[in-house]
Amino acid sequence: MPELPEVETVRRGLEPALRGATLTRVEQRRPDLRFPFPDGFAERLQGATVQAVERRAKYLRMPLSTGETWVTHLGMTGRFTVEAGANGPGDLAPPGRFHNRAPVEDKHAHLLIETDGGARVVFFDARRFGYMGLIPTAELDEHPWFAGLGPEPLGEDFTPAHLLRRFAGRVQAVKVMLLDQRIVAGLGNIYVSEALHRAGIAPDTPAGRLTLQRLKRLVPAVHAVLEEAIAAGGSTLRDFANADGDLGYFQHRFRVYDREGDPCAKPGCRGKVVRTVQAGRSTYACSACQR
DNA sequence: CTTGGGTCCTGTGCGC
DNA sequence: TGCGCACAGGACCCAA
Repeated sequence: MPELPEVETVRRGLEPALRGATLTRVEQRRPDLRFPFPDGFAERLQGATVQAVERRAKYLRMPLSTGETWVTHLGMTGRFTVEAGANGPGDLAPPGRFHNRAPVEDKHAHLLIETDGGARVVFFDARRFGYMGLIPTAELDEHPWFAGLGPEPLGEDFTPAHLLRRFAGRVQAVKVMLLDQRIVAGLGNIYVSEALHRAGIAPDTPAGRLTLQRLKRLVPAVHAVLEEAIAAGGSTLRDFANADGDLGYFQHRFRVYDREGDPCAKPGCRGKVVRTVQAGRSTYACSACQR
């Protein structure tokens, strides 16, 4: 799926079209994604005004004027596109349909929305691992999707001391632990491999054996890779595009992910990238400089 | 409690 | 070209 940098890129793409906008028309084309849509989902969105476009971990959260928050998880292949309104605010579609636009024929277009600003926003998801919900805003952080999440990796609570405490006594591999959203919320398979490479830590190291000193290298490595990826507009994998339909380009800067057999990118290192499998997922690491 | 494995779903790319 | 299989960014659930 889109990991944190991709979700953040989508958030930034949606924000101009949706923040402050009223959803004038909502077309829901199937009853479910990964889970059923909430009862009356389209009706509860229609007419609401989006107060903000936020991200928590890999979730998009849009608090509405109705007191509910529209939550979206992109799963593996979820994607939004935004077509800006041609005529600016007030460019309203006639009741019951989208005006001035080609119909969306794509069989994976599951939700279509038009705003009072004339924008059309479409959600696609081929694999339907994504999901959406409507949660009372006042109870958002107590909802099961959010209650157990660890700190944001770019937030002030994500510290070497936090990792030391959460890793204490655990023999699970550090790579697997970093994918656990309860430890830190937003990393996925790509950026965990990239961060461990930058930190010089072998992915199969038992998490509890990492010293504070080594964790003091890991935290800045996570920061750096996420910040660079966000600045690059995320990574374009098979199915990801940002909300404008443009392609991120951070994938060209992967140092280990999907680079099995390549020489290590670290200057002076003579190792090569090896692929292993941990917890059923591919891990990429340098054979020489990650210990 | 931790850990490993299976599961949801579809598309793509590879080897034969 | 065509076919079958492995694999793909996530996260939940269950059994041991």
